[in-house]
Amino acid sequence: MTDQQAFFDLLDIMENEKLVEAKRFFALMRSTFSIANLLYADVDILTSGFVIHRLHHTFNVSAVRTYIDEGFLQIDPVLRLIIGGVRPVDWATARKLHPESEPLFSALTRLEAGTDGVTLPLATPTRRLAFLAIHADVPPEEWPAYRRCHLRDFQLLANLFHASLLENDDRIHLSEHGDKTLTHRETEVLGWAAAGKSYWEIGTILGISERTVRFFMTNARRKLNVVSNTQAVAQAVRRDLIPTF
Amino acid sequence: MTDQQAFFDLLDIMENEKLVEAKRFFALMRSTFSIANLLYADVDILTSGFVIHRLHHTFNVSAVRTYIDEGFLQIDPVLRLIIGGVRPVDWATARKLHPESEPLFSALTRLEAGTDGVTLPLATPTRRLAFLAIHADVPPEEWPAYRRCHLRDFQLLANLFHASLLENDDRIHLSEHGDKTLTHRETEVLGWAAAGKSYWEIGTILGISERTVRFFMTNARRKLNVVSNTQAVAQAVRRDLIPTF
DNA sequence: TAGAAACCTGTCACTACCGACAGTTTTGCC
DNA sequence: GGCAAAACTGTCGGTAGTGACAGGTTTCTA
Repeated sequence: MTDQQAFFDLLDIMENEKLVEAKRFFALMRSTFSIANLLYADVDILTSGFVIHRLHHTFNVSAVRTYIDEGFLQIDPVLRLIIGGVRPVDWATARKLHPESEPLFSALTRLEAGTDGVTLPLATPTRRLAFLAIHADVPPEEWPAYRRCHLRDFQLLANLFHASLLENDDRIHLSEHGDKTLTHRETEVLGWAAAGKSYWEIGTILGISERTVRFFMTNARRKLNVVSNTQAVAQAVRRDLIPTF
Repeated sequence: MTDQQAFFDLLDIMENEKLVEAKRFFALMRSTFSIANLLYADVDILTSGFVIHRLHHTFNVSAVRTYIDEGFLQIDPVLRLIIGGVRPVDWATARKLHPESEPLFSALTRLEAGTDGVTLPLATPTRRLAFLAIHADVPPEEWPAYRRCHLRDFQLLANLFHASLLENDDRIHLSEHGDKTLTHRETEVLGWAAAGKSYWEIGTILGISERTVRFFMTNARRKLNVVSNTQAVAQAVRRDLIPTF
């Protein structure tokens, strides 16, 4: 079993350092645990496909390319379990549950990308999907016991790494709407519109005239580059611009 | 330090049993760790307020009532950090960061609800907010070390408990919209409205009359129990009922 | 084959929204 | 004090959304 002290050293780094680069985190993980490869992804899942926000991994580049080109993204049973679930998914379990995904696993074997591992779903404040896939570097017969022993370590460290990346994501968040940041009142008015209030009602609630509500809403529409309040609210909800309190 | 074996016994239960009731989980946690109280919540945060999906706790009922009645929900710095973050939040850290929340902490002391603890954000497939608050039952001076040692256990077990509840939530999920599932056309029309299209435009896009678009939209509003298209779209986006463009 | 559910359409009266006109007042910062 | 940004207000005319009236057609399943 892995040295306990090494875990706690890593925990201290993850808890106290402001930003832990993916490469460094991966290196630390590999030196602490018996891990062959790691893959971290933070994506938006749309009907039209995926939008990748962040992707870091230690796999062979051509292996990942093959994975995507062959369309394994669509049939990967691990991903399917991660979407709509929050439980760590053991690859072997997913393989058993979805026999139709055998082509994927035989390809993984062929690519030497391994078939023993676990993928951890990660919380996102917005509606994205994030996970850390951990590819084991222990003999297959030892993997279940190793996983049982270190799943808690993986889960906590994965969360902290994920948190570190999210917290250092401000620039992206800002550049997303440029200098078109919504003012407090604009945000407030949007929030009430999302709650089904009319201009007149919002004005009464905020103690301002109906006209002023329209003014803020017009500004918000212009900043969000949309044509209707409905579209504005849709955008605001999607981008998490609407206050929750 | 707590017995390692006890953790692994609990881990086996959480990993293998289909449904672990909150009361049982709380009892197991308290017998395994030095925990005074636990609180698990799964809520939707809307502008109009909270919608609580699940709330389980071991605190004194009157203490929780006081917490809510006094409006601490609004100023709780722990909650503020949990929303928009994914990192475990130590109560003492939150207290230091937000000095204006002292009334809350002095009230907690008064209510004997404790000020040492940690709150773990939990992943949700939809865009809800879920967390497990753990109130320590160790002397204040020992808490930091105890927390450091067992945070990984807490994080993993919390995730598994959360997963167990979510997985057994299908019937609730169905009854939530009841027979109010949106039809294909209703969803489609909502999607175009969210994209800023007018009734006339949507009708043209879908090859149906403007009146029919209104019909679908009216049905959608009724099913979602909202009063405007704007509110309907806000709800639909929040509940992931319509695809993102 | 009956019934339910989804899909589809028309008209009327009313209210809400939206863009464009043209401002004033307050707040915060250099 | 000067300047910019935010907050705030009024009016007009056109378009869009909303509820209530009252239907018909298609598709699927018991």
